[in-house]
Amino acid sequence: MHGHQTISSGELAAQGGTTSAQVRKDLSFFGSFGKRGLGYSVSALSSSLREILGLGRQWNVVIVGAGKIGAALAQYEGFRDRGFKVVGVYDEDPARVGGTLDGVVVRDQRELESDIMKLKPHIALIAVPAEAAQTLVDRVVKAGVRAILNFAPTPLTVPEKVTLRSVNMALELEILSYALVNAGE
Amino acid sequence: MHGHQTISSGELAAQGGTTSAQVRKDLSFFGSFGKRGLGYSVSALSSSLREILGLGRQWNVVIVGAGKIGAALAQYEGFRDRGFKVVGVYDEDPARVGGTLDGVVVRDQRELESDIMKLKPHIALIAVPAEAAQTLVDRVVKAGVRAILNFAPTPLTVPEKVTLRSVNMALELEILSYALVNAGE
DNA sequence: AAGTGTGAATGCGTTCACAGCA
DNA sequence: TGCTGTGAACGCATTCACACTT
Repeated sequence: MHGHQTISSGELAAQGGTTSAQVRKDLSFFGSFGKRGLGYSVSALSSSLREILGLGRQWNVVIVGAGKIGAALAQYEGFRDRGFKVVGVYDEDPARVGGTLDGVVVRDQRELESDIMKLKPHIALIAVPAEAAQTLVDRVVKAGVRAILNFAPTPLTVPEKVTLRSVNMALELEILSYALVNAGE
Repeated sequence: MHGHQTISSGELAAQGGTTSAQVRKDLSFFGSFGKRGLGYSVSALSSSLREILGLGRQWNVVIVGAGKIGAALAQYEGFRDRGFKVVGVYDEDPARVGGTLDGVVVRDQRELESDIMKLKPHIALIAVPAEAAQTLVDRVVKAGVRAILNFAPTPLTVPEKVTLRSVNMALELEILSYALVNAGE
């Protein structure tokens, strides 16, 4: 794998934990990058995908909520490595406002709208309790954010032009517990 | 909604952000709980579902990795509320071993196997760097854990009898960035 | 010979639509 | 009449299989 100029769909599949047919189908959705009998040029494929997925650019992110989850997100290195930069963290609790999380100062949630207008972040991460989530989503959407990643364990609604994805850790655990209960069948 | 003895699939759908047909189909998978023309008895449905999903019981959980994500998980109230109890947190870094996270002492990763044999946790949460994840999964599986929730951004393999689910936050952000790049089409 | 790209077959979850029961 | 429970239709993603290219 090291030093290969070229890589086959089968090798990519093994790395990604999927099948060769899947890899070819997925790539063909974006275009035709491979050579028959040979495989894909590693460098050409890599740069094409970076381009297509928008990973070349830097994406500015604001985190709403500086509790346990918000703090973990602010300090997660995986984001920075992939071009996601945390430009703001917000909380409503005065005890948290003014503190710093990995170099970013926690700001008052009342500044949210004006900061979003100014910083124009591309993505907002919602890390507040379930009850507060919809209200805050509405606020960041109204201020201009078009992409939201929700960590609150509640379904949210957004206008059609806004992209919303949700991560629900408690639900994942419940699915596991269901699998455990029904293991012997 | 408050004080209702009974609730229709349409009302449940609105709360859950889905459709009435979806709700009826999902519930019918487990059995037949509703009354035609009336809806579902809130209390009966609630207790049946708790039973079926295994939410009545307590599930013991170990967290492998006491870094940023492991710490956030250890302190996440959402788990305790739903019957998931953190019975152990493990790390290999001596600087972290012996510290406490929300009342649970961080133990040496070398104790992992013997503790699992003793505590018999139902679920393991993997919160270590991608490179170490597969090794640790293999270790907890070998020690007897049957359900794993993975937070490391890498595909993992487990034996068939083990249930594995993965949460990949960086991937979620990349999907959002792709949506943003292709917004105007 | 090796391995892509893609129509066709398959599987699965979601939506539709309605018969039947309270 | 109201709303469930469920077969049938549908849509979409995954898998198969093979003609075609280098």
